[in-house]
Amino acid sequence: MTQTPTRPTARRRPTMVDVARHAGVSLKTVSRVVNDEPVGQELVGRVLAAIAELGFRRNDIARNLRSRQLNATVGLLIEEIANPFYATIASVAAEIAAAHGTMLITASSEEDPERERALLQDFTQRRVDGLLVVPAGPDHSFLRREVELGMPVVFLDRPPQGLLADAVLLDNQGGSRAGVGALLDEGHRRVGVLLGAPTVPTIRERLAGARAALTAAGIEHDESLVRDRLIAPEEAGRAVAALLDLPDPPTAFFCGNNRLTVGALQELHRRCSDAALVGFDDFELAHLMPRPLTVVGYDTRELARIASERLFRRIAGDDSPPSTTVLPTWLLRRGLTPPAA
Amino acid sequence: MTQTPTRPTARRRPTMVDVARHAGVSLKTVSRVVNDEPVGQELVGRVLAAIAELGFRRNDIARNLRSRQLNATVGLLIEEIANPFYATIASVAAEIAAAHGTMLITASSEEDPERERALLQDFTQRRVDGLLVVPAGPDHSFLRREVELGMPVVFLDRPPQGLLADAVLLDNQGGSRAGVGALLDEGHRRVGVLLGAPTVPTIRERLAGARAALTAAGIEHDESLVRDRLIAPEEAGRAVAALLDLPDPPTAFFCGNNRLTVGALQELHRRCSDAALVGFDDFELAHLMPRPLTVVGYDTRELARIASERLFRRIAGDDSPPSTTVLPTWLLRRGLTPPAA
DNA sequence: TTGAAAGCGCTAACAA
DNA sequence: TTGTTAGCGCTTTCAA
Repeated sequence: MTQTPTRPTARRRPTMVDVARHAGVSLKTVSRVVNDEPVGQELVGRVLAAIAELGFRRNDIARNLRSRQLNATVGLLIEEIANPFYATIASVAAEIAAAHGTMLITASSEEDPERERALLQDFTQRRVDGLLVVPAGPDHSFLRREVELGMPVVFLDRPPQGLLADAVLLDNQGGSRAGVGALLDEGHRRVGVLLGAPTVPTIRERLAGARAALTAAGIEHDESLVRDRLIAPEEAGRAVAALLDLPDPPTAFFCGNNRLTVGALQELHRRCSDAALVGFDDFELAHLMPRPLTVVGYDTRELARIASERLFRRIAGDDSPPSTTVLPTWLLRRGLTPPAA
Repeated sequence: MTQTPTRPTARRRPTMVDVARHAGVSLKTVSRVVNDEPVGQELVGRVLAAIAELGFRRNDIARNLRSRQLNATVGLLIEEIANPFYATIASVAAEIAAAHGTMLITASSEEDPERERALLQDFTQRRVDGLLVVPAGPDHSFLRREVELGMPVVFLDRPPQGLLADAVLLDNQGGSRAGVGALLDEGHRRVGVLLGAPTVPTIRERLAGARAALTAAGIEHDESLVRDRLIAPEEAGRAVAALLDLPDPPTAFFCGNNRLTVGALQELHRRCSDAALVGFDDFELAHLMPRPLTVVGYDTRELARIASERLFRRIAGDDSPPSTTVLPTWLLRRGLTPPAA
C-alpha cells in the first residue's frame, strides 16, 4: 500500500453515526440492525429507512479491524494471469474461496523474484487470511516469520525453497519421461529438448525425466540438443529453427511447457517440417492443430482444488505438519509420427 | 464479508505498541520509522531491530482506516476468469493498477445478475477505490447511489443499463456486419447465425450487424437460421448439427463469440463439413486451425487499457461528464471458402 | 431490548 | 527530533 493522495471529489460517506442521528437511535442500534441482531420492530424500520436514504454501506475495513475476525480475503500469487494454466488456477481458487465466503486477490509476479517478494509482503500487510503461491524466486525463507506468526501458506506447482510449508505438485519427472519415451518408442533417436529457466525445480525435474527416458533407451545424451532458458513462444520457434539447421538435426522435439509447444509448432508448420512433437501441458485446441498433438496432461483444476481446500483447512485451524502432495501426469496420445525414412 | 470465526491458531501479531515497548521508544517513533519519516540514527536502529525481532508488519487495514487515504485497491468484475478474453482484461488491468501502486481484486459473476450485485456490494463494503465492470445483469441502477457518493465506475465491453457512467465498448455491429458481409461476398446465401443471450446489448448489436449485412445484400432474413441463448461450446456444436440437418441447410456460419466458434468448428470438423465459418473474437491459435479461420478481431488489451486508465483518472479526481468510447473492430481474413457447387 | 463507553492498530494534530 | 492525545468506523463489554 503505497502513499496515495485522498481523492478530492469523494464526499464523506455516511457512517453508522450519521445513520443513528438520522434515525434518532443510538449507534449500537444501527450496528445491531446491520448485523441482524434482535432489535424492536419499529426501530428496525427507522434505521432501515435512514440507511436507504443516506446510501449507507457498512465499512468492512473498520468492522474487521475491531472484530478481529478473519478478513475474508486470501491472496493468490501466480506468474501471469494471461496464461491459461494460471487462469484456470485462479478460476478454481476463486470458486472455492467464494464457497468459503471469501474473496481472492490475485497478483502476477511475472517470474520476477523481487516482485514476488514485494507482492507477498503487500498481501501480508493487507492481513489476508492465507496465501496460495506459485513461487517464482529461488528462496522463500523471507516468509518463515509470517508462517510462524500463523499465516497459512500453500504452494502450488512448484515447491517452496528455504521454507517448510504445504505444497501440491505435479509428477513432472514421470510426465516428461513418458513424453520422451513415446518419441523413442516411435523410433526417434535424436530428440530436441526445449525448456524454460533451469532455476525452477519443476523445469529441472522435467529435464531429468527426459534424460531418464533417453538413458533407459540406451541413447547417449547429446547436450547440444537441449535448449533452456526459453520463455516466449518465439524463442522456442527460434530454438527449433537452430536445431533443425544443425548438420545432424533432431527428428523429434519435446517441449517443457505449453507456450514453448505452441512456438515450436508454429516454426515446424512454417517450415512444413514433419519432425515429431510432444509437449508438456495440454491445451484446449491441441486436437485441432495441423497435426493432432500428443501431450503430457494433468488435471489443473484438481491441482488448484486440492491446494485451495488445504489452505481453507489451515485457515480453519488445522495445524498438522506441512505435507506435500504429488499429482499424477499422463500421456495424451493424439498421433505421433516416426522419423522420416 | 460474511461472519467467519477467528482462527484459533493465530497468535496475536505484534503491533506498533509492541515494537515501541521492545525498542524503548514511543509509538509514534515506530510509526515514523515505518513510514520513512525523519528519526534520529540511533532510534531508527533500535526500532528496526525490534521490528525484525518481532516480525512486525504494518497493518494496512488500520493504517487505511485512520489515514482516510485511498485503499490502493480496485475491483474488477468479469464473467469468468478462465475465458482468455477476460483473462487478458484482468492481466492489463492488474498491470496498470500496479503502475498506480494499487492491487486488483477480481471476481467472476458467471453471468448471474444476483451474484454480480452481491459481488459489487462486497467491493463497495471493502471500500475499493474504483470499479471496473463487465456487466452481466440487465440493470445497474443499484449502483447509482455509490456513484453519487463518489465511487468511480467504468464499464467495459457492455454498456451500463439504468445508470450513467463511463463505458469503453467495441463496435459490435460494424464487426459482425463485416463478418457476415465477407461470407455474402463469397457467394453464400444461407448463413447460420449462432449467438449468446439476447438480453446482453452486445449480442443484440452483433445480431443487428448480421441482419444489416443480409439486408444490404438483398437477402431476406430467415429467422430459422438464427440460434441464440447459446452459452457452452457444445451448445454451438449441437446448433450447427441441427442447422446442417435442415432440408435446406446453411452453407456458412457466423458465430457471435470465440467459444461458440470453437464449438461450431469442432462439429464441422467432426462431420468433415466444408461449410464456411466466420467468428466474432480472435483467438491465439486461429491461424493453426484445420482451416485458417477468418474472424472479427479487435484489441482486447487496448479495451482494458483505456478503461483502466480512465478509472485511474477518475480516482485522481477527474469529474468531467461520463463518456463512452467505442473501439473499432476489423476483419481478419485468413481464408474463406465459397459455397459448395 | 437499548445505550454508553472503551478500544481494534494505526495516523493526524499538536505540544514539548 | 520526539512524544502525547485524539480519533478513523466499527464491534465489544457492560450497564440500564
